Amino acid sequence: MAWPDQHKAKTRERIIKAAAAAFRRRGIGQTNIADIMREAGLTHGGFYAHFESKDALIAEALMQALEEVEMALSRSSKDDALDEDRLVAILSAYLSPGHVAHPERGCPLAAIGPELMRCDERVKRTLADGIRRRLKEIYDLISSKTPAADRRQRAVGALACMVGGLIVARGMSESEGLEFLKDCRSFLRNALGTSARRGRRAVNRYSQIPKR
Amino acid sequence: MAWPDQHKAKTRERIIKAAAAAFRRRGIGQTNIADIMREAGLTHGGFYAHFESKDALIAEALMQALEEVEMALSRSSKDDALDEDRLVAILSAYLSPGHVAHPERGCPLAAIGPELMRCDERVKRTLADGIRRRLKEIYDLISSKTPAADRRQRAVGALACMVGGLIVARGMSESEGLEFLKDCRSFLRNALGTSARRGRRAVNRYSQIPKR
DNA sequence: TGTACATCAGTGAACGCGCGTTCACTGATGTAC
DNA sequence: TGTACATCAGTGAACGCGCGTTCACTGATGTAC
Repeated sequence: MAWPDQHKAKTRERIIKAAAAAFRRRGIGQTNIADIMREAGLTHGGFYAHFESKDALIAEALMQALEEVEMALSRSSKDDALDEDRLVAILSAYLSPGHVAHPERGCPLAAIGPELMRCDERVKRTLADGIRRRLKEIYDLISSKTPAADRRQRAVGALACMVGGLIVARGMSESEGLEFLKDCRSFLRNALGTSARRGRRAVNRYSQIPKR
Repeated sequence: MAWPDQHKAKTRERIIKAAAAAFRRRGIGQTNIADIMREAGLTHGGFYAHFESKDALIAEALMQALEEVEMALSRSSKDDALDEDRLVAILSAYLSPGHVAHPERGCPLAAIGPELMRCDERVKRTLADGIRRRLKEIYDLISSKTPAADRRQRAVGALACMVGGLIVARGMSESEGLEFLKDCRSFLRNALGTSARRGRRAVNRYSQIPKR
């Protein structure tokens, strides 16, 4: 083998990461192969040595984006011991100004969800799997003393509110969006029955999601 | 004038309606002028006698879509006398299986929201205006006895939950999506403090949103 | 009432650009000797 | 240790299709007389 071990695999990874950011920033349809390759430090011709097609890349990029967000969210809650605090930390990081301002490193469902749903089966399956994982993570952070049906409803409501809150906030002017976001966090903390004190503490962790 | 009165205006309206449906069904980027014109019963060449560009059409189509949804939602709640019942009727119609299955006649924010946010200023302003109107409508249906800050938070939470709930449900398999939707409605009714009885009544009005 | 005419909504061919995809080639690297 | 070689990741020109946009033309309609 004439090239350093793992060289090609690393390049491939770089392309996927560039695509994951580009798709979320500009949308899938508006992002072309040449852009992605340039952002990965390559020229467009080399693309097909790594991927079968643009569609194949979309599925990989989605997986990458989902992982990035999962990691960022768990990082933002890692310092809390209590499940309730971890949940508040997660929803505060998700519904943060930094997340509104940086779709390119944020939740793919909020940044390109509708577009993903019109992609091929593989992409849709990846998306559905990602949603299921996220729902379970939230569910697990809700007190197991809560009756199962209620617990499930809260997890569902929290996820819906997070995704919708982020999208709506992005659809408004900046100042209105930030206010919307704040009210959305308050609403959710209230609806989930978490204490205001804990909520206020976690709210100050905005910067967690956009961290590179 | 050699043509029937209002003839051109009616044709223009037909193009806008076709576009509003096509954009929501297939996405803006995936919908081309020829498709829209064919669906309006015309040939593609005539497009520029009505609109300056595709971008100009997007803003008009968005306005149309927003109006359609506003009308459908107010239709679904028109038989209720109490504000609380009207609110539940609206959220039940929005979070209905029919709405999940028919993005082409549903909420543009859920169907093409992220794409709209990457359009020009005119589109973004139209979107922001639409959101503001919807938020006010919900706000007005929440009891004026509720403290203003709380009332506002509930309206914000309801809107976020509606938009996010619909999007997430569309991102899952059909059966999972319907279950998610149901839990989302329950969560919201609960969080808004509406009675279960009223909720259950309104839930049976699924078919209101997709009605033509 | 009938005919010629002016108007203009709509037609369809053509243009040109952007982008996904292909492919012959380059040149950097590890290996054999 | 040094040199020739084989490998293959990456390059960049080219292809072809789709789509937004333009434009000369058509033909349906209301009006003038």
